[in-house]
Amino acid sequence: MNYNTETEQKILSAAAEVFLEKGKGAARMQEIADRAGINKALLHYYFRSKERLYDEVFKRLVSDFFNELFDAIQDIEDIQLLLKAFIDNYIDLIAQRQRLIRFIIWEIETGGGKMVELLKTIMQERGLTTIPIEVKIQKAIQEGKIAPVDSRHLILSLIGMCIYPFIARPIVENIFQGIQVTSTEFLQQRKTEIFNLIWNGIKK
Amino acid sequence: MNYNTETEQKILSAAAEVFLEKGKGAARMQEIADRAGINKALLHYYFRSKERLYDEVFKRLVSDFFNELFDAIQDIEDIQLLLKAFIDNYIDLIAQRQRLIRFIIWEIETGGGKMVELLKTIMQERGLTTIPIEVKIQKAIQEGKIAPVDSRHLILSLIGMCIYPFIARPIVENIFQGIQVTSTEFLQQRKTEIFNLIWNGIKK
DNA sequence: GTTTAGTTTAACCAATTGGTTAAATACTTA
DNA sequence: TAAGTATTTAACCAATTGGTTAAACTAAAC
Repeated sequence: MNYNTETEQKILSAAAEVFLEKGKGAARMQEIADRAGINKALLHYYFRSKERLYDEVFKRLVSDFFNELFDAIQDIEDIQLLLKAFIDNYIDLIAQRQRLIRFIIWEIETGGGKMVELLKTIMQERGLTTIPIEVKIQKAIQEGKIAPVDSRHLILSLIGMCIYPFIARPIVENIFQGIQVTSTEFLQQRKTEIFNLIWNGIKK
Repeated sequence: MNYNTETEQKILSAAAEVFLEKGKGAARMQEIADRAGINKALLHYYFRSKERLYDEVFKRLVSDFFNELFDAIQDIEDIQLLLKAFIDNYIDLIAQRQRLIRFIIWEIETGGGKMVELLKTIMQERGLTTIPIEVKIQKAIQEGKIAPVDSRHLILSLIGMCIYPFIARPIVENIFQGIQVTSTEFLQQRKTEIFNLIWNGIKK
């Protein structure tokens, strides 16, 4: 039997495009079919419903992001290098996937259930029962390498600082004339400023 | 003539409720009418279209937020007090308006044009040609009161740290077992941790 | 070559939804 | 009270859209 994986792939890329651009609600099955160059009924033939097609796309896009991030920093033990690598990689990964952030926020806004489930799956697949960066921060504190901050708050601060310019991009670029959030120049500045602020804030 | 402002008010509150809960796209005119206890045709009679009703609601909700924030910090000159007040008020205002953040993000995701326009209007109404906190940070740097960081990046960091737990709330509460983003305890911790990190990071 | 199973298509359907309309109902004013 | 204006309603409409279906097509298996 000839299980046609080619059509399935065409559907998945077209769906990823459309879902990323429009979000689940505003995405149209007809548009996905058109971009994939196939009949709309095939979407249902391969994926049954819009919801399931969306789930599949969501899983692939988000897993890819987190796996890249985990891969990039998992072996770093030194706290200063770890924080630097986290910031650099987080910003680069987001910069390459601007629409993914919106996409994830859309999903979170519906309650976040799918996102939470997916994160648990990803962690399971990697054999993790704790959050590595949290543990490493706590270890650095115990060893007296950094000031005794709350590790969870530090992580929230890190991510918030990295992600905010992308979330608020149109506002940022308009209020702060001259800033182009995606420019190499801004990205480099952002990485440096975040790291300096954090490191000065927690070093002993 | 009796311009019926009562119906108009009922519509505006019902619309604010529904738009905040569902977002513009998923909000239904019928539901707004039902919650206002009026006939659906009245929505169009008073506001012409869904788009215009949305615009009006958006303007009121967002203006209210920013005016509260500006009012709370505009007279503070001392940089340390200003940063503290910014963090405290920003977090409190968001905590009281959880859905507003989603709402604003939804709007930004469509390009951010309305948001940018509104911010300009608000600044005009307050007679501002510059961003007060940016100017005050720059002044503090010139006077040698804090380290020479980039004022814009510092503002981005501030907002990002304040806002992120609310944006990612379902994930945060699930990954970090025990955290309740809206609890007084967490809010207080968050304010302290952000301020300490920032202040240690920029103080001389 | 015929059967069988998987694949693809055009046409169709039912539900939803923003918006309209004509008629009915209040108010105001002269 | 009568006329004129503003307000409110029920019924309706056209467009959109996720999903279905029956029939046609393709290709391997026997």
